[in-house]
Order: sequence, then C-alpha cells, then structure tokens
Amino acid sequence: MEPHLFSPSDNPSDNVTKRELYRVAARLFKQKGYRATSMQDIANALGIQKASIYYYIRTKQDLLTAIGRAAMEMLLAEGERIAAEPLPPEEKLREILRSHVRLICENLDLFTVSLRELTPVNAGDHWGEVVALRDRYEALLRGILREGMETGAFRRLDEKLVGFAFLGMVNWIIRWVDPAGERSPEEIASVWEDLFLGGLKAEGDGAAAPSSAHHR
Amino acid sequence: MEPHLFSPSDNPSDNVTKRELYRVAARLFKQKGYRATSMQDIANALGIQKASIYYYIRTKQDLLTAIGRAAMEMLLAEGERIAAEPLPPEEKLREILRSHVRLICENLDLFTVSLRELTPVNAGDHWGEVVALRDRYEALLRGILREGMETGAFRRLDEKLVGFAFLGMVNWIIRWVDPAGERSPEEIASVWEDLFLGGLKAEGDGAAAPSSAHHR
DNA sequence: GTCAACCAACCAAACGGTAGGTAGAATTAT
DNA sequence: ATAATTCTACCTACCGTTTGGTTGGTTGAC
Repeated sequence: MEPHLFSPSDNPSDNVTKRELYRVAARLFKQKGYRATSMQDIANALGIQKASIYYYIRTKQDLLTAIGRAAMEMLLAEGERIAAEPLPPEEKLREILRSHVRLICENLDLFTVSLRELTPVNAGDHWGEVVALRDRYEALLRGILREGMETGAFRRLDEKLVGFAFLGMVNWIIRWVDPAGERSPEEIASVWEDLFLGGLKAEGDGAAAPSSAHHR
Repeated sequence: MEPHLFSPSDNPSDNVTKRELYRVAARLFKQKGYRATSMQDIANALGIQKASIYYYIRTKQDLLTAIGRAAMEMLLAEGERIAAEPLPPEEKLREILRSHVRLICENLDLFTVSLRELTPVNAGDHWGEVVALRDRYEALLRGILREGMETGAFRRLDEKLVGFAFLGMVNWIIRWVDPAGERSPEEIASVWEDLFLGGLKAEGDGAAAPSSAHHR
C-alpha cells in the first residue's frame, strides 16, 4: 500500500509538495467545485507552474479520485475495526456514528469533495472503485442494523431505509458544520445517539432513556 | 408573481418551449452537473440552436437559479400551508416529512439540481435569494420542533441538530432513490415517521409507557 | 407589416494537457 | 578524487478544443 497522502508520513522519500498538492486541491475543489477549479488555480495556490503539477499526477481526474478514495478508506477502516469488536449491535452503531461524525468534522475538505464532487461524470473511469468502497461501507452498516433487529435490540424496520436515514443525517454535516463553530463532533454525535438510537430501539426493552453510559 | 415554470400552466401566453427548456436543463444538470453541461448540450436536447436559448433566458446562471428557486418554493409553499394548520406539533412534523419526501420523489431532477448544483459559485449573484428561501424553510421546521419541545410532545434536544438530522435524512433521498424503483414516497415516509418521530417523542407520553420512565 | 420565435456564424477567453528544456543534487564509473 | 551520468523537481511556451455569449439576421403567423 502506498503511504497515505493525507497524514504526515515518516517516509522521507514521499515528497512534501505532493501532500501539499492534495491538500490544496481538496480545499479548492471544496470551495469552487471540481469543474470550476482549474489546474492553474491549484498551481497558483501552490506557488508553482501548472505544468509542474503533472510531474506528480497524470490527470485532473486522478487528483479528484485519489482525494475521494482517501476519505472512503478512512471511513471503511474505522467501520471494519468497529464491526469486528465484540460489542452488542447498539454499541457498534453508537461507535460507528461517533467515528463517522468525527472523521467528517476532522477532514471536512476531504469529505466535502468526496460527497459533493465525486460523481460518475467527474470520476470517469475510476467511478467503479469509488462505488465499490461506498458499497462496502453501506453493507457494513446494514449488517449491524440487521444484527440488532435479529437480536431484538432494534425494532424491525426496513434496513435500507434506516441505513439511508443514518447516512443522510451524518453526511449532511458537510452542508452546515462550521469548522470554527462551537459544536464539537462529540456534541453532535451525542444528540444524534439519543435521537437515532432512541428511534431505533425496540420499545419496552428495559432501559428507558438512551442517554449514555450503561452496560458494555 | 410569474406563472410557475414547472407545472403545466393554463396561461396560453406562456410558451411551451420555455417550460421544455427548464425541464431539459434540469435533467441535464442532474445527469452531468451544471458546469459540465454546455448550452450546446441543452440546445441539442431541445433540437434548437444554442442562440435560440438566449431568447428565453439571459444567462446560464439564471437558468440554474430559476430551477433551484422553483424547488425551494414548492417546499416552502407546502411547509407554510402545514405550519398554519391547527394540528399538534407531532402531526405537523409528520405532514412536513410526508410532503418533503413526496416533493423530492416527484420532482427528482429539480431537487437534485437544487441540492447538488446550486452552490454559491454556481449561483453567483443570485445566491442571496436562494439562501433566504432555504433559511425560511429551516426556520419553519425548527419552529415546529421548538413547539413540540415546549408542549412536551418532543424530548428536549438541540433544535438545530435535530433539524439538520431531519433535512439530511430527507434530502439524502436524491442520492439513492430509484425513480422506477418499488419504494413509493409513502413507504419511505412511513418508515421514517416511525424512526424519526419515535426518537423524538417524549417517553411515557401514553404509548407503551415504560414504568421506569424518566427524563432529564 | 409587425413581432414572436428561431437561426448561422462568429468571438475572446479559458481550459486540460504536452513538448522540451534546465539547475542542481545524487549516484555511478573510472 | 574526479569525471560522467542520471534523477528530481521544477520551468517556459504552446496547442487544440470548448466555452458562454453576441451579432445580425430570417421566417411564418396574425
């Protein structure tokens, strides 16, 4: 596997400018949109010539999809870690919610680009890989929902629709969150735990208020 | 007020081609994105010359924002109608949920463009109006949530965060719904009523009251 | 003979990408 | 030790194409 492009790597051979390129591109793609951002814009922001960018990447599309893939892989790595833990489904869901919210808030440019700009047209040939990653995450989420419904922890509702509600609620963050705002990822996740897990929890299962801290 | 661009008008003076133009533009903007859709593409789809489009509109931006405004105004009209009805907050919320889901499903192109392509950069000078409409709808929704929390029908949770969860869940439809799919707007809304209103409902308000009911 | 509805031809600007080159550090050959 | 070579990290200059938008008409119905 390649060294990750968005976390500072210890590998000295992996260039600083390249990581800067991806960071700056993500910021501009978020601000202006993928199509409206020219390679010249990116070059200007980096203080280099446009042609120099092509020393690091092959095409503009590759730049976009690399950014998108990075976001998806973060999500998936956390998701798979949590799914593998020996926890009851409601705790897994809670953890997924927390990690998803936190990842978006802490990598806002990355996720905004990934969710808004990474469309079939913009991704071109790479769209297949993108969809594959997304599908793995959705399957993982639905697996937890199904588990909860089978063990009786959750009410029996349409898995897909509940999953989409979850993803919509969480991914919508990019539309309103203020990176300098007072709401921390923890606060956001905490309210939504009450709301979402509350709505999902089977009625009369003992614990009334799904606020926080109980058995694990 | 102008005759509405997306519902067949009885006004014979308002041209068919103009409505076709908006319909086709919305479809193409959804498929390829605003920037990637050229005026030539639209002209080709209409079977007329590119220059003829400029008989109906002034700029490409105007075309986009007119589409976006139409979507927002639908939402707002329904919202204001419901908010004015003499209903308890949970019924108002249920109605808003139903109408929002239905409007999106029945005007998928319109709402997809409005939610994905109508960005500050793309809308340019018109962005202000767009934001104003959006804010009115959000205020309306939060008003209902606040009302419910004050009357004790809903649990006391952060209004804004609950509102964003609602909007995220619902608006995310454009990302997964299949217009020819088997899930009707009614089915979707019905599951989400259970989920969302279930999570929001104050505990021990009659239905399936657990004995240990307490709240914070 | 007016006017709504359309058209062909054009334009300046901007676009992604390429060709071909260079300074200097690092590596290898002698 | 030094000369020859290769490699990294850029650069200037340019190309073909596409873009939103304009100009100056034409056509057919009333």
